[in-house]
Amino acid sequence: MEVCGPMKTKQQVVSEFRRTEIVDAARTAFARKGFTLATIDEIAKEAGIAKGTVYLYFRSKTEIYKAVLDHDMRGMKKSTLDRIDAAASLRDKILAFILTRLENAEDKKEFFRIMDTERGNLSVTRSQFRDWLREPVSRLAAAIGEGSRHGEIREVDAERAAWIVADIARGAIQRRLLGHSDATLNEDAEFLASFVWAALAVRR
Amino acid sequence: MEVCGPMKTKQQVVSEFRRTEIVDAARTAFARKGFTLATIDEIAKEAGIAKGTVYLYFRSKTEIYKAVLDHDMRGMKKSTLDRIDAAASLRDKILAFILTRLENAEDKKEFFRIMDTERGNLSVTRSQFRDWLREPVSRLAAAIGEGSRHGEIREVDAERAAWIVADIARGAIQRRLLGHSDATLNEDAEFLASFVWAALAVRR
Amino acid sequence: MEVCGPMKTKQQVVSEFRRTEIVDAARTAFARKGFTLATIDEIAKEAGIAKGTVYLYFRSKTEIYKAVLDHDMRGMKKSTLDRIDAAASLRDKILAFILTRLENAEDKKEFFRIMDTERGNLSVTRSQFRDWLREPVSRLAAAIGEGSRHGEIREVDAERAAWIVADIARGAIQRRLLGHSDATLNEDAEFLASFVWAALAVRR
Amino acid sequence: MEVCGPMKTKQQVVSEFRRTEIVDAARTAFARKGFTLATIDEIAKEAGIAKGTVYLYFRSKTEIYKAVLDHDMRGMKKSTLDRIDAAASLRDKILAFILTRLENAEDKKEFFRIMDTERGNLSVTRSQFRDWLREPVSRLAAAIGEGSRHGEIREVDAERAAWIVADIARGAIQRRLLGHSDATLNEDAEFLASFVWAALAVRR
DNA sequence: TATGAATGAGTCTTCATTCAT
DNA sequence: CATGAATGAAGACTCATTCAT
Repeated sequence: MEVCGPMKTKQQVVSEFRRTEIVDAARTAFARKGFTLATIDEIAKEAGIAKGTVYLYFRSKTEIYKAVLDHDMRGMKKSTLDRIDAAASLRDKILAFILTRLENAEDKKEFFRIMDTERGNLSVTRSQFRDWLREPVSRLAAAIGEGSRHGEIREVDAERAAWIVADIARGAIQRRLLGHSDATLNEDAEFLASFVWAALAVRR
Repeated sequence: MEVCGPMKTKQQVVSEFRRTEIVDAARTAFARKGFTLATIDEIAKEAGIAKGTVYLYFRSKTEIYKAVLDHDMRGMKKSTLDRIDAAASLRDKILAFILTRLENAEDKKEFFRIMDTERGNLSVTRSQFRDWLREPVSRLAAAIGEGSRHGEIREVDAERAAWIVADIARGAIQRRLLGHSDATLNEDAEFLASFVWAALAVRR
Repeated sequence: MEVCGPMKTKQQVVSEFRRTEIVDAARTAFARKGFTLATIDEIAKEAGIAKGTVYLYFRSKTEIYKAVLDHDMRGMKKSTLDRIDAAASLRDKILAFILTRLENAEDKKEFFRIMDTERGNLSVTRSQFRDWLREPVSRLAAAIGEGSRHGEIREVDAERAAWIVADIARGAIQRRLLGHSDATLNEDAEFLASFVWAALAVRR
Repeated sequence: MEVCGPMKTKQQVVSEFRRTEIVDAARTAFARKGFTLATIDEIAKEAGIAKGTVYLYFRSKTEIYKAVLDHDMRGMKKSTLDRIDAAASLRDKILAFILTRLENAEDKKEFFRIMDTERGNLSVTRSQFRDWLREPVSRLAAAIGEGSRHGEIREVDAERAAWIVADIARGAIQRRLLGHSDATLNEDAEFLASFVWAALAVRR
């Protein structure tokens, strides 16, 4: 039995499906060559459809690019927030943030390579880019502020501290992508979390 | 008074000058649109010369790109190393590293925008990119290792810690470039240095 | 009635057709200005298509050039060989060779102008050029050798004699193309054949 | 005191000298790459002067090209005519014509390569090209006509026969340039002369 | 006169986008 | 809906020619 609500027609489902296929193909292509050098033909071929078909689902190459970023960023944002919320203690929340990012990077090397490669070119996306991080960072900042107020950690500019966590995670991801780290993902994450935790510890 | 020695001919001076002009123009153009989207014509116009003239000084667009990066990275590497060496204490060395990077970013917003924008596209440069940071980071790591051994700070993986400093500085630079920081450069640097120092402090 | 078998799809037919159109246009353009001076735009316009379309069928200007030569040379080689083989007597074979070449030149003035104009530039084609003549000349040489052995003509270096026939034909073609000959094609051919025949006649 | 007569000033001598140098350099360059692909810079370098200097002596690249052809063709015309005139008998005149051409080709491979490579491109030169041959051929034709009238050889269209000699010589030159002939220059020439002579012999 | 730096018109080639089938 | 042939705008690079020194 079909319940009411925002039901998708078969059309919509298929359409959605095609869009996803194209986005996936595009992610691969963009990761391989960057936005400018990747061609629509390449994306189409990767998606197993014809060049013209791409334009039935996206207005332009730029739209596809935005869709890729939007999709992946949205997913990452959600999982990061969920993991932070699920963690009980502040230290765990920090670890959760870092771990989630490292895991995401492992899963979606391609996406991270895009982010790492071609942040420019599309001014529109500039702000989007910060946005997807902003919310998780804010959530983390809130937790840090809380801990600070409760005397669990020392007094600290929570916002800034949270961004530092994000920056540290990013650096680790990059080095991992470049093969500059032999440590396991968990080791790396744990090291970073300890480092941050040491910095936040109450001084005596 | 003119001393003798390896004097440059007027030719060489002029040639050097032109190259610099072109590199400067290119830096601007690349920062504006990224490598692929910036055109030679644009660079030439920015430099106040004709398109063909550019090719008297550089073999290709890629060569120009490399020249920009090479020049700026070389300069930044040198100043960073110098400042680290000039600093007496470990804490000052850390501060020096961060401060130098933030100052450089302020001076050469354009260059940083390039670095931030288009790390990809040119495989050749990939390694170069890491290299310019590697040496300053290694120098910092050496100092941290020293401090660690002398009991000035706690025991810590010096290499990793040094990279964290670099990552933190980078994040701050980026936020400053995007106008997300109201603090002065010194405040930002001092904050970061304190944070790191707190993380390194001997635990009691 | 359509028999089955390796039938060409409509796609293939159209594609084949376009290629032919482009080759024809290119022949005209190359004949007019030579390889280097003829532009792709010119060829495209001559073919009544857009510049980009040309590149759907040929990878480069050079490929087009090769296609023109290959096509025309192949055709000429075939017709020359056929006519030589069809001729019964040695004298007729010689006449056939000359006549075929003169007729071909009449039909494909443009192609001959290319051959006459731009034998250089494309090293690849150098050998091709000689090759298309080599086989007909060899066939002729064989016939001459045969005649020589049978005492039909005097003893003579058959290979060299055959090349002489080719050279003579070429000269005549050139003079005809330049408008330096008022004689009919058949008169010219007959004159040359007689000349050669006289040279080969058994001396008494 | 200046004696009368066409005396050259030092200026003129030097100027003449420079022109010759440039023409020599150009011949080399053109032979190497053909008219279009050879560059003024290349010619200048070959001549040991600066690019701009070339334009003090020639209005354009095309002018240089014409000068090369004009100079060499003039020289070849003269030597050919002289040798024909110096020969006593008709047979020797024919041999002289052929021999002179083969020798010239040996001496000035470069020039022949140009003639062979890029006869097109410059419509102006088309006629020039024929002209340099026309006069020697006419001289030869005259001799042949004479011989014909005196019964030394059979009746024949002298003009046409003379062109055949020219064509045969050209073919031989080409094969020699391409390395397709192992015979000595004299052997080749003698063979061709015999062939022609056989064709012209009085039939009995 | 000689130089060679500067110019910019001109060419091949690519590829996002459109559209007839 | 799907296709892929066709389009043409755009850009890197070359080189004949000019001109200030």
